[in-house]
Amino acid sequence: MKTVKQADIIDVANHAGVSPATVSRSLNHPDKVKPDTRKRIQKAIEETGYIRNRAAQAIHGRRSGTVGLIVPTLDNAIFANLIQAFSDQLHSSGFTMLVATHGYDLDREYTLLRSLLEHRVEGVGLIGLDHKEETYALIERRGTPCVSMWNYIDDARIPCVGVDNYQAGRTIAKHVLELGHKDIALVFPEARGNDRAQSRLNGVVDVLNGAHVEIPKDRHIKTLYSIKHAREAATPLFVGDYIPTAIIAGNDVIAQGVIHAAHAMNVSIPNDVSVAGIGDFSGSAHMFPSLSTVRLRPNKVGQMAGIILDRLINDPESDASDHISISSELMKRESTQIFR
Amino acid sequence: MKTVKQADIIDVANHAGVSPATVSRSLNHPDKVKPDTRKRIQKAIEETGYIRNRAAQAIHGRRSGTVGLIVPTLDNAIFANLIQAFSDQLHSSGFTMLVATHGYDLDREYTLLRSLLEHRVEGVGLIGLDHKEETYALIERRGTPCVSMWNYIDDARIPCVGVDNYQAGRTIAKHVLELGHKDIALVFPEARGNDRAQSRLNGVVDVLNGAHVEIPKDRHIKTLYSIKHAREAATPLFVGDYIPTAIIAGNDVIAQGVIHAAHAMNVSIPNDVSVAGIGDFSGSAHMFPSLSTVRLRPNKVGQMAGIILDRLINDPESDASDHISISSELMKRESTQIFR
DNA sequence: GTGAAAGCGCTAACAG
DNA sequence: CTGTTAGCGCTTTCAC
Repeated sequence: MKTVKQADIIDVANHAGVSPATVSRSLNHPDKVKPDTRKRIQKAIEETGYIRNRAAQAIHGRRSGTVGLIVPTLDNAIFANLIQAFSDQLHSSGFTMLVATHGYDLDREYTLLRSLLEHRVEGVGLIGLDHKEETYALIERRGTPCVSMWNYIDDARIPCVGVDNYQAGRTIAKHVLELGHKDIALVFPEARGNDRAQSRLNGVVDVLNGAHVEIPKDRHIKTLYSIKHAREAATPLFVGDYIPTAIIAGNDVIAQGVIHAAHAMNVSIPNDVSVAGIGDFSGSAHMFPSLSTVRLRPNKVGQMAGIILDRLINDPESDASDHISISSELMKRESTQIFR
Repeated sequence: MKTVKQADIIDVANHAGVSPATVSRSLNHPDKVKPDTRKRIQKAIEETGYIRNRAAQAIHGRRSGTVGLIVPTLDNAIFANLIQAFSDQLHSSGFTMLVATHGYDLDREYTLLRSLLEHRVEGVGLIGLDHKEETYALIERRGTPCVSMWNYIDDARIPCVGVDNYQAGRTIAKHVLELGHKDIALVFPEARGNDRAQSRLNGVVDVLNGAHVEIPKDRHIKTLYSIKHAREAATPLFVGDYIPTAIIAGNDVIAQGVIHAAHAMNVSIPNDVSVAGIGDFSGSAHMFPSLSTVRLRPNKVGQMAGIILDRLINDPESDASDHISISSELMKRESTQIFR
């Protein structure tokens, strides 16, 4: 695999005329080595092109300096922001991040967790709270510091920092209701196996039902997570006379699809139909019309999760039962208006 | 860090009543162990909750099972697709991916490379070909398998698989020219320190100049990579009578900003002005109007890069001078039309 | 302040 | 087929 024999700590030691132990010390406890010696060692390191071997360090029960992150997919604006913030936060604490994706396959998630543990990650970040029993059991058995991101649930089994999706659902539903709409349609992703979508949907439905607004089956559209699918799925809503006055989408991408469908069918947003999303994705504020939605602040979630995981790792005594909810906020914009 | 003492290979061996070596064999060369013994060992592994220690394996010169990926940022739809495909491909070859982000800071990139090498990644994926001399030197000195993604250049110093951004620029410029436009404006990101943007711009300008179309300074707008900024930056183009008949944007996100700006200024796309992007991002086909652009196929790039890196790692003899250009393709859609 | 020596968890010969 | 032995590259006592 490597073409050249790589320098090891002994090469460096010989080069500097000291013992390997001194080189090791110079690297790990610089203050315990005479400045002069240290300088000589530093020079030898540069000349030999030596790079420390973390594996050899890790074997001494020392820290691996890695944390694992398991996400459904990278290819998704939802998580990009979150992951970036999580990564930044952990990097500033000196960790390198091992990332694995499972493509929404929870069996695979378990396998990946094992694989990450083989690499002796010092902590793990997960998305959501929907995991296999084996996954939870493995984490608990090993006592691996762990934090779940994105979804917030009161009685979550592991520390979680997330958005309160249920609350977000309630918020946007209330907003639509307050504008006077009663003929409301829902365009949501399949909720099974996706606790975020399920929570949002529950929030929306609870508020609507609480106001005695029922959603007929044919106005509860299911779609995939893509503008294209959402556009196609929503098109039937704009056919004929039985057109809703407002549409709540499960997220902003879907809302965008809905808006495109409306435009294509010559339905004006918001004059004919109000459209609301959830998420406030990048771009939602600058679409045309700009999208009324709920801001979820994924970067805050990622950052906070990073902080918590860092604390869990470095202070094992600390309370491992954080359940942090990052507040969300209604962003009232152009795509919704009062029902006349 | 860990609350409980974790089982090691010796615990498993005792538990199964065999020697550590047999456990190791059972894990690494299952065929060399009697099925019966193997089963007993498997049981012992489950009962003790043993998880292999990759660090201890890696120390034997064995493979670490990791590859590193250094990207400017995760928080960007451009790379999400690419990374996902790269990750998938490598995963299918049994690698776990270490990801680090440098936020467009090339000094940091070098540091991250070192850190990844400390973890003894077996190969490295980089974005673009703009790197510090030290970065290149380190890779060469170590003989670390390496592949650069996204940008394609004939004489690149390391294997690269990418989009030919120059060609993409040429393609879209030709398209606009063929539609009969001469009053053309450009809205591009700052090209310095961003070789992708620079290549695209060069391609566009070369074609335009070749057809004796000059772009006045005030029609070459610079913007940041965001719908919001692009919208604001492009707005002046639609003020007054001196309005271009076509606008070429450095990428689809910027094009989207331009279209929003036009809508807001009551300029019709494509009737008043044609707008073209580069990239064919998810959503571009389903916007309204759908966006004429050049499809870059980042997933192909990521996949191919994964294949090449895998080959470089597993077959050191193989030629390490691939320079693969993933073909791009003009996507003619609604946002551009013939100049009348 | 520095070196010698033991050993971390595991694997690869080498015997048996 | 399985156990014994000798390290891998490094860190950490324990002496000097």
